[in-house]
Amino acid sequence: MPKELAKQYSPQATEDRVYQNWCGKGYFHTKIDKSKKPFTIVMPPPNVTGQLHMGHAMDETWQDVLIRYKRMQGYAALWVPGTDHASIATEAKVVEAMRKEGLTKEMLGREGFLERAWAWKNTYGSRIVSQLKKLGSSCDWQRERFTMDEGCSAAVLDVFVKLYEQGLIYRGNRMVNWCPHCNTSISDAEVEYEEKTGHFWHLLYTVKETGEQLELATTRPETMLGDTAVAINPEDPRYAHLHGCHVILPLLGKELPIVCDEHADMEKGTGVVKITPAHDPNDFEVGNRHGLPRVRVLTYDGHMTGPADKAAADAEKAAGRAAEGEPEVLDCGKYAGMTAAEARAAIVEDLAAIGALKCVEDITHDVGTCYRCHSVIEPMVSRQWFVKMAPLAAPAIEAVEKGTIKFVPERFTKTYMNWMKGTRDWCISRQLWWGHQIPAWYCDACGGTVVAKSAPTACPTCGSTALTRDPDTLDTWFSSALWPFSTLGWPENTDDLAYFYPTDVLVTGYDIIGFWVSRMIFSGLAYTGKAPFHTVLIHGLVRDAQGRKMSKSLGNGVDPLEVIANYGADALRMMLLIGSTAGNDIRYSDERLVASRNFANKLWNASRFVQMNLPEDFAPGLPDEHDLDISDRWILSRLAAVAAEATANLDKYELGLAAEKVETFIWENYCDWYIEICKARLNGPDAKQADTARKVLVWVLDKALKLLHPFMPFITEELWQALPGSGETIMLEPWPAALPAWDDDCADFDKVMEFIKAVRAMRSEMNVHPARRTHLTIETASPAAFQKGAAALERFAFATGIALTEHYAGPGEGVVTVNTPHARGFIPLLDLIDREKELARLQKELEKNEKERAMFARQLQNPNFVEKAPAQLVADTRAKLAAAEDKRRNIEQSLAALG
RNA sequence: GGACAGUUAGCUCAGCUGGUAGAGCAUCUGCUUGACGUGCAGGAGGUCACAGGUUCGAGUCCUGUACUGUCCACCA
Repeated sequence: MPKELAKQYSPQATEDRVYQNWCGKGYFHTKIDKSKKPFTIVMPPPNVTGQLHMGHAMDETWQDVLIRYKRMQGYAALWVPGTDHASIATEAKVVEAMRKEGLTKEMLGREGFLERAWAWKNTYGSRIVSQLKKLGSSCDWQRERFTMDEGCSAAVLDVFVKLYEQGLIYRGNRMVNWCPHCNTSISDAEVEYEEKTGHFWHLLYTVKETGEQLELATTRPETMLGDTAVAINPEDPRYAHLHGCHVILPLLGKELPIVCDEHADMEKGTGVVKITPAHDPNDFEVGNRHGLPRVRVLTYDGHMTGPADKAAADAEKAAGRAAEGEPEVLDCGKYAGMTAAEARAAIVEDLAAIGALKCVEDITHDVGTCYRCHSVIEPMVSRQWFVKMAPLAAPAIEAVEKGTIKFVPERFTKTYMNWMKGTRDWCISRQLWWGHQIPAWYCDACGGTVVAKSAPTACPTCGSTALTRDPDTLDTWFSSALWPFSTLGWPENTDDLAYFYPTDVLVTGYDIIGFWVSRMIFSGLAYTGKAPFHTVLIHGLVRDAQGRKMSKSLGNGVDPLEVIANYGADALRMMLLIGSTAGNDIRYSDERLVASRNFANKLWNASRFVQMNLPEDFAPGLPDEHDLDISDRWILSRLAAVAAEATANLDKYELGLAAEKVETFIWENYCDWYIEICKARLNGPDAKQADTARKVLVWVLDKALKLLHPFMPFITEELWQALPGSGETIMLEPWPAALPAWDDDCADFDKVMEFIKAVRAMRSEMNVHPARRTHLTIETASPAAFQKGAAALERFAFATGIALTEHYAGPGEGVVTVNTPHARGFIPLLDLIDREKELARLQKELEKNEKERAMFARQLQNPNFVEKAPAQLVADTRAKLAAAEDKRRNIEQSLAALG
């Protein structure tokens, strides 16, 4: 903090400097310390080529609050940062950049392409990291990891080989979601459904045995070339006579069986379904149940198959390299080489020409699209690697059922369970180059498969040395699933792993519970034998000011870096925290940002005020108890209370509530009351009083800054270091706990404050200028409290002098009365005010009082309440009723005095 | 189709185990009070979506309805 203090706080002049100092001093680096308990968070790794967005800001802020809080509580708090290689996303960007230079992957070859991809990663990987630092994240950058670094890659290899050996990873021909644009398979979780308009083409297939025409509908007529059956429901009376019959497939003239299968829904359409096992997930299942052949009619880049495709597939099969269940490939004849869309038009036209098209119906339906490029997904039978989920899911379900892992808020347990229980085998191979290449080699001679951590020298089956490595890479989430332990050194048995693992809290958004959280849980249990964390803390999405999801396509994203540049990271963090609850979305709000910035400024100026009032030789410390006046005891007690509350909130992951309470304490209690009270004492004649006030001012500010530090790290550090007696960094200071409190004095001062507010309200309503001060007589049953608060009363109730009495018997003439539950005030300023207005004011107070009084009376008149409610509550209510009745008498007297 | 949320002041949202409704912003009225006008003091503004139920007592618990949103599944 500079010597000459500006009137306004400048985050721009502070934040980067403070952050660099933290990094330089190594405060973020967490060492193994057996005398401390570990507290570990692994950062959900942002995409290495991504740009910081509000979602990251939210994620990082919550994690940083927890880490800073725990660090101050004395834990060895470790926050492991890192980035994700994001296979599809990164590869797509690199390919796009190459395309602009007229280059393709094939032109560069695998090696050349990967070189470019790594260069890309090195450029943009540092960008996201430097952006994360702007938020104030106190991660241990010395432990920064990347999903494709040496250690993480070793972990991936280890898991793949182990799972393969255990039979939990297999290669097979199964239905996958194929993106013809990205040219790769994607997992079920990566398919997004979008509503699109389309058509139902109603086709007519002739029954061979009876000659009748069966009507069926399809949304993808081009796949009819791959039909290998027609299904009806076994219970359907309309088609009972067709059991065991056949249809003739139009255009190809092929004979197909009519099979009975539950999949055919009698309620839908005509109840007849064409079965295309190679190009529809349901039909694939039907095909399996009835042993139907699979006929592939689409190439992997979305064209109709032709003679070359058929020849290639046949050659594979002849060489013995085709896996079990490999589909036949059809030579689509005149349609070969057409895109799916072209083939659709041609086939529909041809069907119409031969009278096999009954009609076309317009429909809207949800179509699966690629989450990356939004191309329509072609379901396709394809040879891929899969993880067998059932054996892995069982313990992962149990861990959450038994409470080993808890979700906050709890309702997301259900989301997790639905996902875990419903999940099918996980397709993990991707036809991409950027990622972990699958450690499988195929023998060119005998077709055998070798899975190993390093390239085998010869085929163990036939001894051939001609081996070809599987060109595919693994799903990005395969390595992310290992993140909580691969980042700590697993599969090596490192000291870090032993000390910091399992981690504690995983903080993330609800949108990736299925993608990521569930996979980390089953992976952690399966490979390390331990749940990777005990708590999953879910935060919501940051929406735009209109409540819409921020997205690139809408262009409504707010750039956190711009916000930080304008308002500071502390303000952004507070905006994201206050008013947010676990699991609930939050709206971006300029107003709340301004409010947070204003709070930072308020705090800055409060500190500035304290600084200005400290002598050179100031000795900090809490004064002797008997030197404390009532306002000191009050602020100290309030501090103790807010510290305890904020701690309780943080322990329950109620970050927003904790932040809000600390802010309110600083602003309303410390600034608006305590500092104002101290002004008179600091400038008064009593040196001892002034010194006490200074000591308490500093002591409370010190604690308040610490309580605020996890939420607003930058400004608290800056201000704390300027306090006399402070140490190197607030980051490593102990979290305020077990603070002294004086409950009775605190309650007494609350009565005084209540009275002051009533006087101010009266004067404000009567438009009495502050400069107009008067004598004040107070009638109260607790004169001691008001005696102790006399100084505050004089200053804030604008009194020139105070008289305390238990029974006021003074003149009613010209006196305005103020009534509170614990006192009446008599103020001689009737000459200054409007008598009619004062009458109206009192009348209004009387009405308000009457409402209160009636409510308490109603409760107490209810015998059930008196009988069944807790005795303490009944007693409290009686007291309140009595107070309300007293107050009514007082107001009535005041009215009477006015005449 | 299944599941889960939300519905509280003009706006955006808090409100933990049930006990006289809160904040920020906006609005209105005062205030050049020697930290801060990014401020201070004060006011106005709410039958807590609707209908039942449990309870002495419901914004808070239960059931149902409506609307909004999200996720999952499916749509031949």
